[in-house]
Amino acid sequence: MDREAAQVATARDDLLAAGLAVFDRDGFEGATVAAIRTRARASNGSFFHLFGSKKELAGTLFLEILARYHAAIVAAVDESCGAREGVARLIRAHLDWVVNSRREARYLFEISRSEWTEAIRGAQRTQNSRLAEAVERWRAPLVERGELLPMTSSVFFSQIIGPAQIFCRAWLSGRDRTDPREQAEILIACAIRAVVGPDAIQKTGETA
Amino acid sequence: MDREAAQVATARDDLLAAGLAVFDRDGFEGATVAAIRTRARASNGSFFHLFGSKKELAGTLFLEILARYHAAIVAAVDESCGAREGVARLIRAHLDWVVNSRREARYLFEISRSEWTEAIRGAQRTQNSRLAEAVERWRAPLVERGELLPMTSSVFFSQIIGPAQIFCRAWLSGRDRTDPREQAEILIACAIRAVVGPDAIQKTGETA
DNA sequence: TCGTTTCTAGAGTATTACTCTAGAGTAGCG
DNA sequence: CGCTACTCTAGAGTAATACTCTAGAAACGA
Repeated sequence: MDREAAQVATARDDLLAAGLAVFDRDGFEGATVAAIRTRARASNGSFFHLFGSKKELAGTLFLEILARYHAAIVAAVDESCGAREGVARLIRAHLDWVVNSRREARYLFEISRSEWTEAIRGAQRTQNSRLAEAVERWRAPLVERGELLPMTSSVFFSQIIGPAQIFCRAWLSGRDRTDPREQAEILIACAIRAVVGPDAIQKTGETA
Repeated sequence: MDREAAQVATARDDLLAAGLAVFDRDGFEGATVAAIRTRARASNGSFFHLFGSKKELAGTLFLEILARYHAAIVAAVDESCGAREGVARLIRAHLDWVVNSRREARYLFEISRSEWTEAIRGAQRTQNSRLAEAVERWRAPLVERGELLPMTSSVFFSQIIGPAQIFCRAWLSGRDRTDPREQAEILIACAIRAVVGPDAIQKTGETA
């Protein structure tokens, strides 16, 4: 049973890995299930037995990669981080993950489409709120203490991720070749001004 | 010649409009050229004469819509705008355009893909830099005067558009149903802290 | 009226996502 | 070992669809 399950898991995982590789190379519509099958050495029957369709494989892959991304972000902050430190770490975590997991990031932010994510919308929402909760455990006390300005969780995220994402998307699409991490310092500085309270700012105000 | 050109133009435009409608309804891969043709009442031959492929139509449409979007943004600021005023107008212009031109925005930000934008990468870059130039004409003097903090044009854009775009994308994809314009005030407040210099801030500092 | 060019028409083709039927491997149970 | 039930593998077959091809209509200049 274990061995069988393991075999099933690897067949599945092989297909998922192959899917990621082929999607990255050819895009979603350019990727043929034949190419994915071949790369994973799986038969047509196996493919459609394990995944009902190309979209279903894509959706599964999406959730898996989203989980890895969230894990990377969550790992960036812990209760001991101050406001400025935490903001800096979140932004660096995002930039680092995108650059170091280029294929995965490209898949999440460029290739995946809301149309075929609809089927897994629920799971996605669950994962999103789990991420939000985790970050809130770090953020809420700081808001209490006035070190972070009060705003909703989603607005906070938009301030941290939004600007960085502009550079990440440009880089992922090939529109811009410069490493988005080069913007880390300026992005952090801006984000700190945007979300960190005056109290915390006074503590270690900008020095030239 | 004029009349002929006009007819060609309408056939072309009919197909582009039909393409936008069908792409919005079915997504890029869900959209069949048969559906687009039918809607535009054009024959198969006409379609492939006017556009070499489905992707080429998509690319043309992309550039056209990008131009409209840029026009809306450029129109938001003029030389008379102060720092805070200009930042607020840019953000509102973006949010308004996305909500009022939902289909077009969905196309630009959700449906279009870098893979088939590659063919028109050059034109896209040209348009982007034209937008950047236009906004720089407003921004540069304010940076000179210290009303806006010094940063590259692209970082400035990332601060203005990035956070708003998080909400716009969530709304466009249907992930979030709340109107992104509801976030306008808080987004503007954050952006002002991020990019407006202390001089300008003192002038009309935050009041509760 | 003729020649040239541009556009329209729609039948034909190749590709590809997906279906279907058959059978191999494995576990449980006596 | 044999029987049953089940999961997974195999690959031939099918329907859909992006695109090609050949022929002709329309516009236009001479």
